[in-house]
Amino acid sequence: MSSTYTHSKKNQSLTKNQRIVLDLLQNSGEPLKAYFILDSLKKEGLNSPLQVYRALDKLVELGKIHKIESINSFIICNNSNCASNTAFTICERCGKVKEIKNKYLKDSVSDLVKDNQLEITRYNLEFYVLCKSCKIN
Amino acid sequence: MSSTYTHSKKNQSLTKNQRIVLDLLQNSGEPLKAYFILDSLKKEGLNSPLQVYRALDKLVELGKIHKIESINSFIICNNSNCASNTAFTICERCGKVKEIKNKYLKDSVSDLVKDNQLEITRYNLEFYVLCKSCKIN
DNA sequence: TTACATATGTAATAGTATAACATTAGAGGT
DNA sequence: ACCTCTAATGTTATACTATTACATATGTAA
Ligand SMILES: [Zn+2]
Ligand SMILES: [Zn+2]
Ligand SMILES: [Zn+2]
Ligand SMILES: [Zn+2]
Repeated sequence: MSSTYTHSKKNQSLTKNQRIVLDLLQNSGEPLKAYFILDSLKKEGLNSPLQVYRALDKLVELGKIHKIESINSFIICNNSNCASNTAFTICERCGKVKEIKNKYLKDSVSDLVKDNQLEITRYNLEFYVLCKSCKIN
Repeated sequence: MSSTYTHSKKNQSLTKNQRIVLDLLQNSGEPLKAYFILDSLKKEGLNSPLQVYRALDKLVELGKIHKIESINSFIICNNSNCASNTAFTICERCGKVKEIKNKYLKDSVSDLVKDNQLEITRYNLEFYVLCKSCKIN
């Protein structure tokens, strides 16, 4: 086995392509771009962009990964309860992305939405920051 | 003058390309894509994508327009005080976009950010909704 | 005027995503 | 097992979005 990633035993209901894309994102933990994923998974049998995009679309739909719109990248979901809602911090200097786990923030957003009588189906929140290491330098 | 848009008298400090792009967005009021803008402004002398992207970049930087990341589109800013912060509702069915003007919402977001000790430089909020006309049908 | 920064013009290319169509694999019912 | 239907795959081509590179022009301030 020359695989560079470890096949997890979960995610059994996924198809082959969906699983290898998800595994890559899971093992990476940071946002990856579609064509990077394609290059990385050539050896696993993914040959065309469409194979990657179809897997990504499905995984987004299942809530297992998120798309970070402003950087055209995909990242594993860090939470269990996002549904299709997303909230990230993005460092403006180094590009580092973190999913916001803070339950209070998410609750606050929900309250906020209720208070403003917005009937939303989902949301995408991108907070641009200077991350700790970038703030020092 | 066969121009399809009216030249506003404001925005005098902008350059020619920046002004005609801004005028188009102003008169449209809805999100436009870069290559649509290019096609629309061929008669005004814009010949290449780069001319459009450069004008758009500058206008975003000046806070006069916003980019809506999830649809690769640009829209005139509806407020006076956005700085580089953005908040939109996007209809999931018809794609209609509205900038959120509600000051309370923006204040709430600021509070929210403070409460969570996020030191942000700016934010981009995308709320997906079903707009009124889509809800009826 | 000179110097410098900013904006333009133009061509080429890089990066992101989908259309179209033929084929295959799985799930459920008979 | 067989049929049927849906979802997923494989493949090629193409559409859409954005930037690099470099030459030229324009505006502003010393
Ligand atoms: Zn998540
Ligand atoms: Zn950073
Ligand atoms: Zn605005
Ligand atoms: Zn609608």
